Amino acid sequence: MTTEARIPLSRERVLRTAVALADEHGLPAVTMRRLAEELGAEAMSLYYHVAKKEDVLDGIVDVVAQEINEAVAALEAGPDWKLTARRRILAAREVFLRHRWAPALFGTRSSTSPAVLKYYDNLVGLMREGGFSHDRIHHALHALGSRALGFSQEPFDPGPGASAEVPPEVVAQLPNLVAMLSEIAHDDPDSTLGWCDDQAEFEFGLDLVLDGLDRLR
Amino acid sequence: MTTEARIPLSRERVLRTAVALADEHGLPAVTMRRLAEELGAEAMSLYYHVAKKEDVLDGIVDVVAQEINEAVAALEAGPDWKLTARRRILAAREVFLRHRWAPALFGTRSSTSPAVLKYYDNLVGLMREGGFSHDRIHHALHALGSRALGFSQEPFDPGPGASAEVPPEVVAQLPNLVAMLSEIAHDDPDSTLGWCDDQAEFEFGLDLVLDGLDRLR
DNA sequence: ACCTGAACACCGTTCAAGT
DNA sequence: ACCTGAACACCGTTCAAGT
Repeated sequence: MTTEARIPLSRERVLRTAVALADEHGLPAVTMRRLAEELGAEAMSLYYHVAKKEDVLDGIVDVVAQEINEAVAALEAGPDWKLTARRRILAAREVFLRHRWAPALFGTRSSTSPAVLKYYDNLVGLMREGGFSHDRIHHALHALGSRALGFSQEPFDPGPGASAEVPPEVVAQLPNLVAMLSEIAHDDPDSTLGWCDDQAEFEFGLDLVLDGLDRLR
Repeated sequence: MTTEARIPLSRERVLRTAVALADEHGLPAVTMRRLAEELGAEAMSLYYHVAKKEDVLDGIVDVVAQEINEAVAALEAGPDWKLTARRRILAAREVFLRHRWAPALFGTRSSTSPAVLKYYDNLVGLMREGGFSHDRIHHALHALGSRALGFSQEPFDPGPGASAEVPPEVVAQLPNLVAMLSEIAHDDPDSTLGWCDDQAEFEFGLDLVLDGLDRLR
């Protein structure tokens, strides 16, 4: 299947292939057997280079975080902490848009990837220069939550035509939501593509938090 | 194993048992076979009451959301939208503290639970009475993200004694983080229990967003 | 209507064995 | 040092068969 099966395995190559596999077929496609197949090897061979599947998952989180750090490193610093942080976070977000499966995975990892730590270390440094105390920075990181890394979890996000999937007897119980959505859909000419512009919504929430933090400085 | 194995199966009973199983042994313990065992039945019997495992997962999300709605319904309305929303969200949060596995699961469900919709419908109604336009409410829901439901995803959260788990050569690369954490640990007498008070941090972030929204009203 | 036994195609992981 | 075959214990799911 793979064009070049003669390249020897390595932890690096296993992780890169796992990321590519998740990008193309989703995280559930990343099984030890499928991953090995993609590498032109047997499943058992992977265990020479990684400890277990959890290790693979930790590893691909780190790969994505490294990608974020590279994107951030290419940025120039802005005039103030807020604008610089905003740029970094939006650059990080672009990486997540290339790896749609990653937010859910970041959510489940409790162990901390070195690259994620490095990202936060930089952010702490930036806010320190911006005049925040360590205590405020600590609060700020919690307040930002996953938004500091460029994604936000939205447990309620009706996709395109979502109202069609919800049974009528349920919809009948939701007068406020229906009123809101119909007004939004009416105002938004792009409503057929889904009822919200994710990028705009992300930036709105991000700016709300950044402005709030700046006010506390 | 189960004290009463003679109660007939039902979708209701399957879902309640699944929640109890996740509470006690974590989400990975919720397999069709284990779940059936807990119910004193065979795995195949479950398929008469639920379509497939995804259906079980959607179902237990709805069970938790119903629990939240009950907790919220027991609350009195406060004098203004912000205080009332705050109370509701903190009540919802208590439900998540009883079901630690739930936030990660809510994150992966794309289909929308009726009870979650009902929760949001109430929140929209509250904000409407509070004087927000539908457009602003829509933005507000995105800005709150998972915090509207009472939890927040924090991709970087060193647990108690986390620095011990990070290899020294990595720590050496993190001057800002180390400086911040050592200062926090020094200030906080409870640092041995972990370096942050989750509840206080959650409320800090929540108030930051609620205050920001209130300012836009 | 409700439950099950047998069977299938898949997992992650081990271990002794090959080169 | 690096890779693999055989094997184990576990998945979700089907389907025809039992009561």
